[in-house]
Amino acid sequence: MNAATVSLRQPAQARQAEMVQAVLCLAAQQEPASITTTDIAKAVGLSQGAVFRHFPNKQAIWLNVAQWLEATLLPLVQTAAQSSPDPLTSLDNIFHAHLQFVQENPGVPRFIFNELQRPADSPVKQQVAAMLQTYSGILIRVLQQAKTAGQVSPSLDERSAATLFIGSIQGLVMQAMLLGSSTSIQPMMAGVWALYLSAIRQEVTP
Amino acid sequence: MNAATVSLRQPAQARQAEMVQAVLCLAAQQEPASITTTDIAKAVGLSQGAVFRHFPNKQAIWLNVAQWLEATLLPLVQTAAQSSPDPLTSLDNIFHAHLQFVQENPGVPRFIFNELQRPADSPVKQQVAAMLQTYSGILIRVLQQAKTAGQVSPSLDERSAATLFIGSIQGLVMQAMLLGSSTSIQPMMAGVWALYLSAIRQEVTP
DNA sequence: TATGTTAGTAAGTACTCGCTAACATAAACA
DNA sequence: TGTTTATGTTAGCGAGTACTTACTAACATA
Repeated sequence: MNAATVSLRQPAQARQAEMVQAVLCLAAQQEPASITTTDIAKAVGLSQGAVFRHFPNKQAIWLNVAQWLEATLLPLVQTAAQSSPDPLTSLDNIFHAHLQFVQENPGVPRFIFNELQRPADSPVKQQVAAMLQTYSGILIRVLQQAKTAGQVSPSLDERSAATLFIGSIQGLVMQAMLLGSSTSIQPMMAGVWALYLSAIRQEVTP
Repeated sequence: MNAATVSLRQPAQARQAEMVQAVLCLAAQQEPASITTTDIAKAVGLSQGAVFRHFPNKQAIWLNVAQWLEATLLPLVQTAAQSSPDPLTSLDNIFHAHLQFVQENPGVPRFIFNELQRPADSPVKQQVAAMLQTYSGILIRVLQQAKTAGQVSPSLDERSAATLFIGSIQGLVMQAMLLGSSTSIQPMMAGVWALYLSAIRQEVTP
């Protein structure tokens, strides 16, 4: 982030974290696929060669970003999932926590979108996919709790409900990417969430 | 597509169309940002230099893909939107027409995702964004018709409903990208659509 | 049959990419 | 304090990129 302010010659771990943040910062402004090691070096105020003192190759940087993402987003979701005895309130908290996280880290959704279209055997994609699977699992568990509590339709398909949950967030994020970073997704949020709630509350079997 | 089968020396227009299809075909297999002019040339069975006989530069190819997309997807949606006197049935038809189109052209969502993260001033992104705006407009009109017909909640916010509609499709597409091209999104479709229907039918104002 | 146009090739341009090796120096430590 | 080690710079590589140029074969038509 703040290249010149921090002194030269920092410990490796600090530099690594700095570069991971730099990637996310750059991803908020340009397409992640076009971020070069030179870009990253400039962002942290080093020469391009210095990048490879801290990472064996470029892929390792991206893998580190994915790991940071998992270590940051999942605890956020986990905490929100257990934030209330009322499962629907917990779900609400997950929704808003996720959207707040995305707004504070605009590079994240672009990073994820980018990784998901990689060939299947890419380790970075596998890391991201695994995280999203865990996320989905958390959602399904909360939805099951809501069902046993009688808060949602007894015929609710939790997997579909989890897909729609993630889709509703994606729809909002896409809207934001369409209109540019200038516009906030704040006004849309309430409307979409209200719709999702009534979807799972009174589901009609097909 | 089929490089060797078609004879050499085709008219310019046919070649352009061939290359547009080649891009979409390649986008189904690799990330669109990594598609090179050499890749395209190989796919249509020409030399790399020949690509620039038909397009002034690479960006023009991508713009052509975006235009093909608009000229193909929007009529599909328009037709579905007017397919029934019953607005909700029309909406259903849009949903399934879109998903069928995506399944038949797996490169399309990846192309769109890729373009949306470009800097705002890119003409290709503007083209794609404009198409999605038109799409959203069509959805909102059908939702308004459903409201006057008394088929959905009178307090429904059409813009949020349109966002959730697109989000629900995106959620399904993302699921497919996660699990790889092997898995179909067919089984999930019905569940998600049922959820969306009950969302707009009985909306509860926040 | 001669001539201009169109659609192709092959080789080359200038440039950027990820990555490396040789050298420098600040910080940590015996 | 002198040595070592970790963190940096500089210069350069090989491979690939979009795009250009000089040239050629096929086709249409006067």
